[in-house]
Amino acid sequence: MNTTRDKIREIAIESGIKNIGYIDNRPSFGDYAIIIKPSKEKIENLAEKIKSNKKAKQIFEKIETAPPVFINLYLKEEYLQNRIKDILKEKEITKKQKEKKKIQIEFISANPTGLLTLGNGRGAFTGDVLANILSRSGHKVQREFYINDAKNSKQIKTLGETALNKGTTYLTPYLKEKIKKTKIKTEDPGEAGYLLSKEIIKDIKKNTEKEFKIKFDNWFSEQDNIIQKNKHKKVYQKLKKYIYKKEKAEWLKTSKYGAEKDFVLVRDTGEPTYFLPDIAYHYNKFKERKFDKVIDIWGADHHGYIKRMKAAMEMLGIKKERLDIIIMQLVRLVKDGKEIKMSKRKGEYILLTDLIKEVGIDVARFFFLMHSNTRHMDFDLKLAKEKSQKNPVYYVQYAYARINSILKNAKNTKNKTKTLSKLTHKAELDLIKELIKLPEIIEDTANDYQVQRLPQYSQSLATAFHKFYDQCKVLDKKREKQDARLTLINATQLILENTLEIMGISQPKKM
RNA sequence: GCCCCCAUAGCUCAACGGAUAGAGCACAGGUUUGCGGAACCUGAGAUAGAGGUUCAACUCCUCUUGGGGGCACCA
Repeated sequence: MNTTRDKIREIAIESGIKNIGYIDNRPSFGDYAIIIKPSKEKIENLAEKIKSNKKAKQIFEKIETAPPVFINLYLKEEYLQNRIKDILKEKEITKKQKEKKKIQIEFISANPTGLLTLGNGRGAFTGDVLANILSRSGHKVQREFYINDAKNSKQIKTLGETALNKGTTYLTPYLKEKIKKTKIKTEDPGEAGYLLSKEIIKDIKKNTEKEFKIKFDNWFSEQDNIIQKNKHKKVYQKLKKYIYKKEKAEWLKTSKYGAEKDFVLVRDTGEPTYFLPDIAYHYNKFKERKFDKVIDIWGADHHGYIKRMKAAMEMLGIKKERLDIIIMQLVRLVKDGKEIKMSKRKGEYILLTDLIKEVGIDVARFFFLMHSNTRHMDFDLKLAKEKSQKNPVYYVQYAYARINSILKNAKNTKNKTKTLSKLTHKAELDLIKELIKLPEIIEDTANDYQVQRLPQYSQSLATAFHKFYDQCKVLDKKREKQDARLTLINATQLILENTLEIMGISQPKKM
């Protein structure tokens, strides 16, 4: 769907304005504003240029200037009314970008040593929604879960030792049960851990799809796809000219490509560190699976790892800009105002599935999405439960249910776009102004990955509808007005549905 | 010690260097014999501190204070 912002940019360019800064879709004055980069030319002159543009005359009611940089634009009623038609032509609202890319987004990728915890929730829902946004931007998107199940890794060995009763480091009630049910015939901890992790992954997969409503396209096993196939050894060869020996270990000269220091690739025991297979994994994404862009979502505890990985990519001839790493700040668990250190070892953590049992998937999703990823989150389950009763997600869903209820009462709900000129009430026009923003929201979010924009938008959309509902009766005696309003709420329902779908939140017809 | 993130209303969160810093909850008051009151309206209330850059700073820079994370031959 074309955006109003695109049209304004087009008009501005046609009018010969060269210093367009950006186009604001939520300005303090007017409906849209062009922000001009400061130049010698007077802003009034620029506004005059726009005013004399033919297309501008069709779209803008009023054009005002606010020096030094603002040109404020007011949309015509007729333009807004006609935009309803554009909306109703679509089923799925998209905002296709010019360049279509093959993108992989890898998220959660939790260790296969236990079920997903509260902390995994942030990255999980952000990743899922981001994938939705990117596919609606016209890209080919793959969701991937990376399974760190290498037999020679410490965590898998430890898991194996636990299973073989040689240690109890990871023993949780869930694990106890799992070990009982899994038949392990080997005495090798690595092998045992690997087998057990396969079983655990099955549970994670089930939870992820059924409870968290996230469907991965690919579950990628490190052991099966990297280690087994010696991909790490192959990538080692490719990196050879950047590797040197020091104190019996082998180091990668990452400091040459922007990292703060060099890192060990192969231990003095001859065993590779985690770093090597991880480089091989990323090499595989770009060079073997041919993704144009790869997005990784990591927890804040991995932030020191970013420069290292990007440095390694540069060494392999992969431009670091092709790898975007989103850092989710950690979630802290709080109880009675005090922090509880989440530790799988001590069993002090909350499972994501427990949270969802308490508050429901819609609230959980909305809650995690609302927060910007750069901020720390304190999580209090008790408070979350209380809050869930008053969660804004219900406010948004209520708008959807309300529309549904009106449509049920109406005798004929077919769209009659010829009557749209009857929509002149302020509340009606304000609602349309919100409706036309969804493709802009999609576009912005595809560019900066700030998914909290969506819950934000869904609320203002619902507010615009509730206000309209309060001020304008849809089922009216005046035939044409009723038809116009029914058409409007059909469009509103469509936009609400799309917004909720992108967030992965259900659209109840009744509440 | 070095590096990264954060500090906005009583609470939980927004704000692409842009205009009068927005919501929700909580609080005070109001709206209903109209399609679902899980709604609508009104009010009170905030940028941690000090400098600087800019026509313009919550946003960028420096310092201070306070929180979180990292700095492994763990993953």
